[in-house]
Amino acid sequence: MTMPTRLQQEIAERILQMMREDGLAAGSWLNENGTAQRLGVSRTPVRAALDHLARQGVVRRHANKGIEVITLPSSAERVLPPEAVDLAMVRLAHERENGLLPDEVSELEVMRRYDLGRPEAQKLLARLADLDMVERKPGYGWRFLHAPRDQHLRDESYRFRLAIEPMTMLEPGFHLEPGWIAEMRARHLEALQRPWRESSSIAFYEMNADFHEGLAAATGNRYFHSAVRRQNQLRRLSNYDWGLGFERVQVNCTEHLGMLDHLEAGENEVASALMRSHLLRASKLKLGVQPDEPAG
Amino acid sequence: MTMPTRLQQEIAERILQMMREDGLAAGSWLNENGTAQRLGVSRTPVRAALDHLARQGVVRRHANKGIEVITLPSSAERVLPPEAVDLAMVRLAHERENGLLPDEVSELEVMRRYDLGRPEAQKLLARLADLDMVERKPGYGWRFLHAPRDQHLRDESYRFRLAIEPMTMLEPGFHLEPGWIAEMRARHLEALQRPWRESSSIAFYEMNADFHEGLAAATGNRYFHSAVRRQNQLRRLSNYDWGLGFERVQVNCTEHLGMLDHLEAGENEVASALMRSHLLRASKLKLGVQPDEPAG
DNA sequence: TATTGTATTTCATTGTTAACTAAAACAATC
DNA sequence: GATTGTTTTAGTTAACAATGAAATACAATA
Repeated sequence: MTMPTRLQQEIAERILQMMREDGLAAGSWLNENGTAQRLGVSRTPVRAALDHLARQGVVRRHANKGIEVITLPSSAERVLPPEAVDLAMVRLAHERENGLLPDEVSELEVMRRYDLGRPEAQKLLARLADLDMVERKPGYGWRFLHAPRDQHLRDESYRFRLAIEPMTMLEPGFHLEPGWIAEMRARHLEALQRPWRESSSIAFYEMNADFHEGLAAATGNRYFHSAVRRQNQLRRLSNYDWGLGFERVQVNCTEHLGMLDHLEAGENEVASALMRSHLLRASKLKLGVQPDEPAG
Repeated sequence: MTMPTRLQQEIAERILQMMREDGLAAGSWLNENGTAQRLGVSRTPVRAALDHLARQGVVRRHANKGIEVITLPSSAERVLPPEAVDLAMVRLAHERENGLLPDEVSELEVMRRYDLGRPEAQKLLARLADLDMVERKPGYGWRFLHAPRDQHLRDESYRFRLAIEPMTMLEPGFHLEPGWIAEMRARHLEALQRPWRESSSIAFYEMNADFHEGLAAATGNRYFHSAVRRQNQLRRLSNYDWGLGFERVQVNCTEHLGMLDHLEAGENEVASALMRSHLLRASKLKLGVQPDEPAG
């Protein structure tokens, strides 16, 4: 009667998404085998997901005949509950920023503090290590690799991005889907029009991250892509809950839109130069009361 | 009576190294507290390491007085036995290259095939995932992200390095230790003089890797450093056991030595240009019978 | 007082088991 | 024959206990 596993939830979401993409109206039919194959997974979790959707009245099961679509729920954008590890990671980063964590922590301390099981705590620490935030001490424990609000670190990050990101759009295989450009433009325009609230900062950050990551993905070069993704993850940890003024949002969006225009026109060199100055400008912003800012 | 743990072995090594650096002659004295503090570790593993060294006759313990150095063993370069995970990782990569592994594997299969415990297999897979070699499948199992001998992948790697590595020496804080330059030069000269054998290829690869990683480390920018280190790890997996001709070694060493000269003279722009052409040339080398080559 | 010796505590790892999920094979039904 | 229903097998995860190592505190001794 429950919907326990993450995979099953994900698959339920993807089934809905699939129905929308295929334009399946009420009365259409699905089958377990096909969807399982299409989602690259076995029938078992698909069955569970369909059972769940049936319970919600989205579909109806017909014995030995198939699955009938009853209603197509509007894209409610039901967000999957974030995993405990993700939450703990953000909390940890936040506490660290605010000086609430010592320079060295043990696995057990992480378990206690964030109420995690051992495997989860290990996952968390491994991910932090991957982001170069912590390292294993020789004996027991982990050490943070930089001071809580490290201006220097921020500079390093920008220097690195400055080396990489302007190069993405000059890569041989660089190709942006027109649909991606359109969607990005729409999101940026909406961000410009929407009245600014502090609460928008997460959405704003994610839009930024998607922009930069999307460009990296468009190279078709996995190393560019994963380097940029890594930077995004890193910044996500420290920038999530910090506010910024509307002016910054405005400048940021305008610059992004400019890049999109030039990329659409095939003027990649221009876009590359814009990216360079975009990052340079963002890197030079002085830190105010806010310890950092997510622009870029 | 045994020397069980890795940490203790490492510490024994580092104590010897420390004694050499400090120029401790026979008859000098050590103390547990100091060395423990200096190595950033508690007294416990230091005691065990010293016990071991005492058993070997390197030092002698004097009750409540300290540790006397008896002989200073010449830098025998005792190599620590590589961890099971490392070995398995190389073996796995090798088998994969030779088409002996399917496109998808389960954790359990890795455990069986390489005779690993579960935690070790998990470590291995996590590391491969970190290198973008595999990814988790939606349900169970892992999927390799590229074909065994992927020319395209190699190109991507070079493109990425081409974006990063020539930038390292132009970074603001770039600083090479003179000692590092000297040591690197010596290693390269020796590689040029030593008669080439196939068995030298591992040492040659490691020299290359150290060269590139050392330059990245000299930026003081951890993102440059870890990006280059990641590339090295990746290439180590596929390039370890492949032979190459002496000509390539020669060209490679010569180019490296050229960069060292210019860096020593403070002509970083020249060195940067050399690095660019160095990577470009290496990337253009056609693959012969050997599936790849470690030059660069 | 500086040092090692010893004991205690905290911590991490490993191995084991149990619970449960996904995959795969097979059976049943329309 | 296509599809779901059911069973079996394989795989993964989480929880737990046991072992042993590292950190810490304390005692003993020169």
